[in-house]
Amino acid sequence: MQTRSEETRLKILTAAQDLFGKAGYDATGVSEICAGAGVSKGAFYHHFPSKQAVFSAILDVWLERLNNRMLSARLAENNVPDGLVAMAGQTNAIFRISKDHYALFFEFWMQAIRHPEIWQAAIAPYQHFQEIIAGVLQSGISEGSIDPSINPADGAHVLVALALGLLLQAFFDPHGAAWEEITGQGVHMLLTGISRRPI
Amino acid sequence: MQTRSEETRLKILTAAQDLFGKAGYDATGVSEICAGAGVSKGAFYHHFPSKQAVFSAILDVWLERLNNRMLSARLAENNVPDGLVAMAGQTNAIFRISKDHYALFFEFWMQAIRHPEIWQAAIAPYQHFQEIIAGVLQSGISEGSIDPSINPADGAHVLVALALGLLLQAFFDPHGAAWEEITGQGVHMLLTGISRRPI
Amino acid sequence: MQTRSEETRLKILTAAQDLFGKAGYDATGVSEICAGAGVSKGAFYHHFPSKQAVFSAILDVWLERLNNRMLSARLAENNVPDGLVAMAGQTNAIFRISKDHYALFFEFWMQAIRHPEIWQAAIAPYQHFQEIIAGVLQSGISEGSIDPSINPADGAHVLVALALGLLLQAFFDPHGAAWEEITGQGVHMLLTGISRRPI
Amino acid sequence: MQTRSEETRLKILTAAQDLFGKAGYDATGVSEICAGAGVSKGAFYHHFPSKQAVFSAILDVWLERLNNRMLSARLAENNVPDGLVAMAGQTNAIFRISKDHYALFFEFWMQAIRHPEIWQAAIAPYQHFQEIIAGVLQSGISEGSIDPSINPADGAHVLVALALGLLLQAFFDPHGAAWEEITGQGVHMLLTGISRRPI
DNA sequence: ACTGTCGGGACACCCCGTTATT
DNA sequence: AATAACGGGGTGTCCCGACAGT
Repeated sequence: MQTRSEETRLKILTAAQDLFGKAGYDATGVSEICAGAGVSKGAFYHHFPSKQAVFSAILDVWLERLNNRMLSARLAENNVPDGLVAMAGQTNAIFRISKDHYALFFEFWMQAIRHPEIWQAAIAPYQHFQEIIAGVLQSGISEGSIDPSINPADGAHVLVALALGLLLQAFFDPHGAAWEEITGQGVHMLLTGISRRPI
Repeated sequence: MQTRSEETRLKILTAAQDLFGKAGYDATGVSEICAGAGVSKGAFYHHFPSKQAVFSAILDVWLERLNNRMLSARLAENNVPDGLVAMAGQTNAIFRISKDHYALFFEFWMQAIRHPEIWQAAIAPYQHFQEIIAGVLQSGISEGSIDPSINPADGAHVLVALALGLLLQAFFDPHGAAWEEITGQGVHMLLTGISRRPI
Repeated sequence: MQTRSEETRLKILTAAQDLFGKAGYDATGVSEICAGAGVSKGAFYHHFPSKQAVFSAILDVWLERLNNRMLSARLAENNVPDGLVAMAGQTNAIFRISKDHYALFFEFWMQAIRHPEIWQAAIAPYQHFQEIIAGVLQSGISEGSIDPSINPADGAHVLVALALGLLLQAFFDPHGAAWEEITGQGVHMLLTGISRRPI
Repeated sequence: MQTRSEETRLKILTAAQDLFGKAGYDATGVSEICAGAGVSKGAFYHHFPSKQAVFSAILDVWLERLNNRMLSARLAENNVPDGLVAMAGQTNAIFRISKDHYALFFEFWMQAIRHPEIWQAAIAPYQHFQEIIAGVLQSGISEGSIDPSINPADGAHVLVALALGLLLQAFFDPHGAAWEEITGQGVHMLLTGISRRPI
């Protein structure tokens, strides 16, 4: 039967995800993963050639899930400003995921910085995401709801920065502010501007 | 005048900063630091009780430097919107620091997440910074240059998010965009809004 | 007719022989043998109870082949000194076998030293060989072509030592000398003596 | 004081030599060496960068000792045939060394075969030895005690082969014959020849 | 007969921190 | 103030062998 193998693989992946998130990649030992997954080291190294490979596998499902989310997000728009507000709400959903997964997200970042092959895998969906947002802005310009002097690519970077920065702060200091609300406020500010004076 | 002792301490600190940035805290061994600094392990443990203590020492000088920058930034303002634009320029300065220091910055984050005592040390200047920005916005409201419906604290969070998010992206993908310019654009967007439609 | 089973067994044996020779017994993993033979680990352990058993199996065919060679060598003699020269030529033939097989030969030695049951299996044909040579020398004494003051058993040991020593040197330093020629010279020296002075 | 360090180093070397000889290089674990030497793994890796380095260190003292023996052996000659007989007696001395050291000798061989850098270190004194013997034979030719038709280099190879082969047999089957006596006989045979018939 | 999966136990290497020594 | 030697305990990796499932 093929299912037992897949089951074990999954148990390893799950345990590793937990532990990487909780303690970090370096601080998590293979034996801990094995203990957490309830498998032997032999089984571990049958399914994965190295600890790093487990990490990459986790990353892969993450990135794919992220990609799927983006594709569905794109469809939610009819009027662009409203669409952006809705997407901000999406971002909020991420807040509610457990803290452990957050830390894993950082772990990805760190690894990507240091390991070019991880970086390559991670940069693609990121750029994809940028393009989607830029497309949304372009639609907004076309439909007349977005200021045509805005460069869509730049705008996308700024929007991503906003989301990323809020995520970071929320992660670092979860109880320091009402992050979900602020996210909404942030999008609103960006749409309408905060200045009362022509610049 | 500084004795040889202080000199050794500094060599250790410098070497550690380099290596932590290059390879990460966990991946950097004490012996590597010693080799990099040209001192023996005995000397190392004479000056610092543990590897973690070296890290904290590095963090301290970083945080202090950050604080100083904030204090000086506060003075740059006379008209608030212009002040914000100027501060955005400040952010750009950080781009130009070497990549290695960037990674160190992440290392701080990771450690702060996992070690409460580090978190305590790191959160204080961060909150301080938030308050400064909030104060700036408040001034803007008072002088009539900022929309009075804006909550200064929320606005500060959004501005910090913008800066943080751009820093992150610039770090992760340095050649992916003209980050310095985008920073300026971002502040401009936030000030004037990107929507062409009343919301 | 041989079933597929025998075929698999042979593939394993062949691959193992190669790898043991190339990298040594200890350094060769069962999985490498499996990979080299193109069979699964299950198949391996279906045919052999352990890695050691594979080694023994290889040893067995070697020893048997060795024995056969001896039997045929015995017949080549009519005049004893000429027969010895001819046997030296036989030794030369071994030179031409690939280096990998050489190393395997050493591997046998090592194992024999450490594992009594291997030693038992290896010592028998060796002693058999000694006896054959001793018999040849005895014939030589009988026919008057060999000095009757020679103890045939001792002479056999010396002749074997000569062959073994040359083999060893040839293996260790293949290009250090013209080994094939030296072998012939060696037998000649032993037959006629190298001293020009009565001793 | 420098002595403690050297003492530890020596204890490691001694223990390793024993164990390598007894069980083989691959089968001997670093922890066993440490246990045998009564030192910790930390100490071990302070003195040697790897298990292989320990092996090489042992090899080095062996080779040097071997070289010294050769130099002294060269002086023992006044009449060459007698000198060769005396050197054969020298060889006998090696028989009396413990079996463990023997096995180590093989270990050297095996490693030399597989690791070029070891081979390089081992081949030099071997060639040196060959040259010494060849020199002795040349002297014999000059003084008229050795057959001038003998090529000294070839003769040296044959003599070394004789010694090597006897050593090997003695090692492999210590009680199979009176090896010390046979060694003497062997040299005698080589000097006077075993054939009773002109060839 | 043959496969994939798994178990448990080494392995060499290296780590952080201490202690004797100067 | 600084060093070299040292202590254990851990690391990722891999290996030999077993066994359930074709």
